[in-house]
Amino acid sequence: MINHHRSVKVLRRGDLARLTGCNLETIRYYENIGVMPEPPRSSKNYRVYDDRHVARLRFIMRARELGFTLDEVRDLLALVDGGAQTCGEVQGLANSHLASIRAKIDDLKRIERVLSSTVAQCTGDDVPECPVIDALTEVT
Amino acid sequence: MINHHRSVKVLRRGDLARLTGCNLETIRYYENIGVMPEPPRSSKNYRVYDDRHVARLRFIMRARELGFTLDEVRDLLALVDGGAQTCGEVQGLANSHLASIRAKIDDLKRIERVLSSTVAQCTGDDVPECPVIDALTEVT
DNA sequence: CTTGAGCCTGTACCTGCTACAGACCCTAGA
DNA sequence: TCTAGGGTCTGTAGCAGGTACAGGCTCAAG
Repeated sequence: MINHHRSVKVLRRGDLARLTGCNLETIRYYENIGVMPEPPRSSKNYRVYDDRHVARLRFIMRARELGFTLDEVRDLLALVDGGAQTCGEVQGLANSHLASIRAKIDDLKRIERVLSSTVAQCTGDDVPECPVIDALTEVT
Repeated sequence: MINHHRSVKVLRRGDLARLTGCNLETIRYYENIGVMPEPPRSSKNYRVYDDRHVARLRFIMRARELGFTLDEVRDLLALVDGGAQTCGEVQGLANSHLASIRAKIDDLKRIERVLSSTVAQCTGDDVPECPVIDALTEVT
């Protein structure tokens, strides 16, 4: 591993936000809930970040983009931090997450079917009769 | 003795909850945020509901099941309450809701594609190398 | 020396509920 | 009649997953 001996620029919270595209306040939030580590502080109590913080935040953000909850992100990070994470363990988490994504898709598709077939019956006219309202008002 | 044999039974909050399947506290919440009207009160300050409240709550619950946000529900109710709602107006709300459902489905499908194709590369073995972790760690 | 930007903390707000505490009220059984 | 148990009332706090202030420090440029 290469240790860069050129002068390392100190990253502050705003720098980290800019480098990752993460919201400034969200970084503090992630620290509070324990997915980002507490960084060292400068003499004036400013948070001081380095490359590893950038990498970790990117990891978190990618996992969030893939729909992992912050709890799941914590699990993934715990595995990675444990150093001895196995492909099997990670695969397990990813698969169960995948299952819940598929369940959500199915839910939304069902909703989409019902709603679109109802809307399809609308005349769209200036009349008070409306199949959508009927469906919502329906006595079943 | 006076009201005892009347056919119109007075509904209290718990009755409304049972009749609709709505959570007891949610009813009060809906009142607070203004999607359920403030009902009259009994002499002992108990909320008193009738059939129209049952119908309204069912309307709200059906709209929620179809994924309408409470803001959208408020809009639908305003149209219905306005008395002069037209099929065109309702159709407009439903269509824009439909568009956001479809957008969510597309999002989730994209996520599902990425994640499932990544997981498919996992060996699932007891080894530390894992395509999922690689994807999350990847320097782009 | 001032001005503006950045950072610090704590806290409130958002959606859509759910749950609890502590006070009343009501009814049935002993 | 008393009492135990339900029900109801209010306000408030909590969940996820952030976002956005206010009020106070600190720092660099002009």
